[in-house]
Amino acid sequence: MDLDIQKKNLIEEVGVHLERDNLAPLAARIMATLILSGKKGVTFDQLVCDLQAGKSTVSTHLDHLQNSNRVTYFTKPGDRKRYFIIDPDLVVNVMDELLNKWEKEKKLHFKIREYKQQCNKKAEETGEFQFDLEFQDDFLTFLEETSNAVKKFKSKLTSRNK
Amino acid sequence: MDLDIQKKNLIEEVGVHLERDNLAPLAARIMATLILSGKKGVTFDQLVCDLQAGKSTVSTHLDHLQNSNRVTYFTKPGDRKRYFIIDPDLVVNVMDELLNKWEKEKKLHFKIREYKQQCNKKAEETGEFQFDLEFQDDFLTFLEETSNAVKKFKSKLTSRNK
DNA sequence: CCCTTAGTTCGGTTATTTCCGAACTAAGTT
DNA sequence: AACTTAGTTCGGAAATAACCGAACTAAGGG
Repeated sequence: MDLDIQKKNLIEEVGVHLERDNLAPLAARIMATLILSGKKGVTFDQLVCDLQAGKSTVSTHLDHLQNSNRVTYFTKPGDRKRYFIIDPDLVVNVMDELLNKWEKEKKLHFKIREYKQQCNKKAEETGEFQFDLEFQDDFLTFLEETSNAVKKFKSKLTSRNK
Repeated sequence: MDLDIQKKNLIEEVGVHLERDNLAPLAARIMATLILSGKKGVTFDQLVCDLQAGKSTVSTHLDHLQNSNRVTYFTKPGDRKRYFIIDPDLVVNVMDELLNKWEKEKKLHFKIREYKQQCNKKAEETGEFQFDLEFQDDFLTFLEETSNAVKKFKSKLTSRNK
C-alpha cells in the first residue's frame, strides 16, 4: 500500500484517539502529524498547508503543545524556520502527568475518607453508618499500586537515557 | 468544623476534579454528591434541589452516568423514588475502562510502528532513517507494564468480592 | 529602505456542549 | 376520573471551545 495514503489514514486515526485526552481536534492532528513524520520535523507552513488550517490556529495549538511538554522544535543554521518534532521525553512527560493527576486524586480520597469517618463516628450512637470506607480504601490502594508501577518503569527509562 | 459545610466544599472540590475525565460540570457534581452521600442514596428531587439544576439536565446526566457504569440505584418497597448511589463496582469499572483505552492505544502504536518500519526500510538505500523506533517501543512497554499492574490489582479485588 | 519570510496577536464567527423549561408519560392516590 | 408523584423527551437558549482572517512584529535579504 502507498505509504503516503497510509500516513494520511494513520494521522486521522491517531488524531481521533488523541482527542480523548482533552486535545482540540486540530491539536490532535498536529500531534499525529508530528508522530508520523519523525526526526526530520515539520515546519509551521507544512502544518498549515497539510492540515488546511489557519495560521493563528496552528500557532496557538503549537504554543499549548509546547507548554505542556509534548512538542518541541529544532532549527537549522541559516534557516529561520522551526522544525517541530515530538518532545523526545514525551513518554516520561506523559508519565509525570499521570503521576501528578493520581497524586492529587489520592489527596482528595484521603480528604473524603476523613469526612466519611467523621460522619460515621457521629452516627455511632444511632448505629446506622452512612459509609463503607472500603470504596475509598480500594481506590487509594489502586492509585498507590498503579503509581508505583509507573514510577518503576519511569526510573528504568530515565536511568537508561543517562 | 460543621459537617454540612465540609460536605458542600468537598462536593465542589471533587466535582472540579471529576470534570477532568470528560464529565460535564453538572454530571461531575452529581457524582460528587453521590460519593459524599454514601449508602443511603440520593433521590432525583434531592439532586435537582441541592444542585439547583433543571430536571431534564439531571435526568440526562443520570442516564449517561448509569450507562457508563458509574452510578446505579435501589428502591424501597412501597416507595416510587429511586435512590441513586455510586455503582459498587465503580473501582473495577474504572479499571476496565482504563485497560480498554490502553488496549486500543497499544494496537495503534503497533500500527504506527509498522508504518515506521516500512518507511525506514524504504530509506535504507539512502541511509537516512526517518524514525527511531525507540519511542514506539517505550510506549508499548509502558502500556504493557502498567496494564499488567492494573490487571493484577483488579483480580485481587474481584476475587475478594467473590 | 523596502520586501519577503516566519510566525504572533486580537477580535470576531462558527460549532459544539451544556443546560433549561414546557409538555408529556406512567404509575399510584383520592 | 382527576390528581399527585417521579421522572422522560424534545426544541431551543446560553455558555464555552475551536477556529479563522486581517493586521501586526521581528529578522534577514536585496
